[in-house]
Amino acid sequence: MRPLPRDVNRSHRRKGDRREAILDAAEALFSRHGYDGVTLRAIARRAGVDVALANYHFGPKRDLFDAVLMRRAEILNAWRSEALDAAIAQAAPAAPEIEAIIRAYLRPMLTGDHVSDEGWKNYFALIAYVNNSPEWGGQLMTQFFDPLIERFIEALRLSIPEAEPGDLYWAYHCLSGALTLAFAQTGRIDHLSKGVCRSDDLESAYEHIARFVTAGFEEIRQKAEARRVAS
Amino acid sequence: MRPLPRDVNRSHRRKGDRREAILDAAEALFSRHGYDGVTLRAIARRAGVDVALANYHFGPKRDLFDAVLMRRAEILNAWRSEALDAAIAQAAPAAPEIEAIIRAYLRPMLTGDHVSDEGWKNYFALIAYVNNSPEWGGQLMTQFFDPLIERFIEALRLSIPEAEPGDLYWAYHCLSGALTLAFAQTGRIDHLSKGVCRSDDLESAYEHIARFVTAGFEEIRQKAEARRVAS
DNA sequence: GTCTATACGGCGATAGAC
DNA sequence: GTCTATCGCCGTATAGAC
Repeated sequence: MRPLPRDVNRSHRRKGDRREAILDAAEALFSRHGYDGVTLRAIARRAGVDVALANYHFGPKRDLFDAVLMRRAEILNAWRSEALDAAIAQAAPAAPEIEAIIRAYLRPMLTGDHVSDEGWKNYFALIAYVNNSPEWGGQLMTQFFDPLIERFIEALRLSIPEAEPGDLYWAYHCLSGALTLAFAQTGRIDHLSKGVCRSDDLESAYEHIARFVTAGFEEIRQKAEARRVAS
Repeated sequence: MRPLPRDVNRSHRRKGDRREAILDAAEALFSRHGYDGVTLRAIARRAGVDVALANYHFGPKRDLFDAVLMRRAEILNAWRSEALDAAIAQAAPAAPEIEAIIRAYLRPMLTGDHVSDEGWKNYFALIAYVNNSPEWGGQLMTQFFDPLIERFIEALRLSIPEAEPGDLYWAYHCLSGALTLAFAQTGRIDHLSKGVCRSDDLESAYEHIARFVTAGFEEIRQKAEARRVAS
């Protein structure tokens, strides 16, 4: 029996497939164990490729990490940007409600078909890791996401014009912390609530975080309004 | 010149000093680089002791990590427990205001003499790391802190009796995420706000987080109240 | 260009001698 | 309590197959 020609053996693999497989494996492992908790060998094993292939495609480990982060960043930013545009268009010519802006920010990450996609779930968990990393949180989040965040904060500023300078940034900080903790999927809320809440119920997380955070921003608006009236 | 007797040479070291030095060094490094980002050699080097001493005192690396976490947990829990007791006593026989409970939770971590202490700063950053770790967040936070957290949630439930079952847990989740992101000290808010806000200004973080989070819990109370009236 | 096999220098945690 | 030795795995470079 003659062996099948190589191209038939591998015809189910499209070009670039193994490159993607490495990114998928790296995404899953980095999101769970952090940068230092993952070896290139573990990534290669999971991707079903040789160790050296990761190095061939991406260079050193750190560059692979960046590549993982970059891969979905533009897609996510585009989703959010569109959601913000839609909220602004819907309210025009007035400024959108605070809640509409908050939901435009949260919805692309917490609802939709992709939340059940393993790759996206891992990616969001990776963002949670990076956001809370003292080493990289400042630099990487700024690099990949801040231009968009600034758009959101500007939109909020139009709805809360009298807010004090730092208020909106600290409020965004609270939003960011709550959101990324949800993505970390630690299972803690499951224990704490004795099963009433589930870490993996992102639909539920979406509603609760959206309401909680909206209330926080509304409070800033009311305080600012009260100051304006008093003066 | 005769050498000084050994006990004079070392008299400035109390017994257990090197043990504490190892814990201090581990605390500082783990909080910044995570569990896997730190080697026992780096810890030993920073503590000025031999590599093997850490193993002698604490056993394997993982047990040292637990020891670091445990060392200050009881002190912190006691502070918070006292702050909660004081808030309850002050409001008695009524239930305390939501804001008083929130501030009792936040104040021991964000204000006071110890916030300028390097050791405590590192410890809080370590808690931030653990809280957001998918591997350990659920198990370790539950183990070290949940009994106290349950006291706070019960206190909040007395002030918000009609809250739906999951509401208070998700609200606490938001509080926890915002607080721990502040402790991670990533410097991101500094970039984002172009210097208006500073990651290391915990006094400012305390005020902003306290107000934001109080508003979130108040919103739950108002919603629950509205439901009660409607029925 | 894509991929594998292999090799290398270095550093990791920890056990056992002292 | 301290020092040393051990053994394994680390990231990466390279040579060459397809």
